[in-house]
Amino acid sequence: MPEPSDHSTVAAWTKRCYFAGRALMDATLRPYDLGATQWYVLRHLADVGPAMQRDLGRALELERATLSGIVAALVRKGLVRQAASGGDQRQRLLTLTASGEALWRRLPDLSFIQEAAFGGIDAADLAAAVRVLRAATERLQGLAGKAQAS
Amino acid sequence: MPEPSDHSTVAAWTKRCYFAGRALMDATLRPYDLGATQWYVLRHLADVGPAMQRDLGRALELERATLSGIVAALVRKGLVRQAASGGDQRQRLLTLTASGEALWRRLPDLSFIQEAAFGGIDAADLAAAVRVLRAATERLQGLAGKAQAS
DNA sequence: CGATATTTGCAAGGTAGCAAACGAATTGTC
DNA sequence: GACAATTCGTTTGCTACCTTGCAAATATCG
Repeated sequence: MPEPSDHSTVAAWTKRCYFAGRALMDATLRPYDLGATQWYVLRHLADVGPAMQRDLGRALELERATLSGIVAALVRKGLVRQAASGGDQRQRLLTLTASGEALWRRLPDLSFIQEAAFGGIDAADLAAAVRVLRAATERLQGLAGKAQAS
Repeated sequence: MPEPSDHSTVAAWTKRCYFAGRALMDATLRPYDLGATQWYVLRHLADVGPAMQRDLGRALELERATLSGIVAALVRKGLVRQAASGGDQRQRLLTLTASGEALWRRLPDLSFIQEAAFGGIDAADLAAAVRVLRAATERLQGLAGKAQAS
């Protein structure tokens, strides 16, 4: 009798791993009063310069409503400026303020987290993990879409 | 020059996969006005019977504060009864109400989600994925613990 | 016995995610 | 030009997760 591969194990570890990384990121950023997603926004603005909120949402795969809250928090802290700009009066251009740039320069490099998590792990295993996770994600998203289309 | 295995890819797919599964679970449970974690609580109570809130928190790996909110929601909906019980007057015994049991019997089997996500995937790949995710989780948790202990 | 942990649960406050609904602006179509 | 559909950002309300701080009950140690 073929033992069914324990799918619940993969699922459980996926969740645990996500939250472990998230927790470490949160803990590292706490002294700077920043959340993980806020950090991603700052990094994007620091790396590629001012961006339309719409494009940033696409780049970071955030829902409009979610990003709206994140941006509001960053504006409240004075780290980001949000201005109507460009031909389309609906769109908002996001720019780092001087204070935002200063904070960004003070922030520690967070790449140590990924290195700590996956550094030195067998490359073939890593590739297999990516294959599994991507396949699962695509199937799940397909199912979710189909459920709606019914 | 050894191309650095793209750790950000593993991390990104871990997050995407977690949320894709979560979204499908949420969508399936929405008609019943239940969240994913609430479902886990109901399942545990349905499977193993009444449980102390403390033990349930350990079993489902939930923070006390988080579980407190979940239980409050389930009590508000009349699905779960929370009573002081046993020798220790701090502990709360959680029991399914009749209405909770009735709802549980009506709920669809959610295992199709794991089957949809991971079914038919190469067993070796699955095993590798579990290895990677578990190793990463343990390393991250170790780091988080050490940071505190400094 | 009494003072001091420790454990258990709750409440408040913050981050982050989603869905639904809305206003304003833009674009498409007739 | 007028009407319809779409896009962009916001708001509201929900789930869920965390931390901090509290209070009550219990356990432990001197």
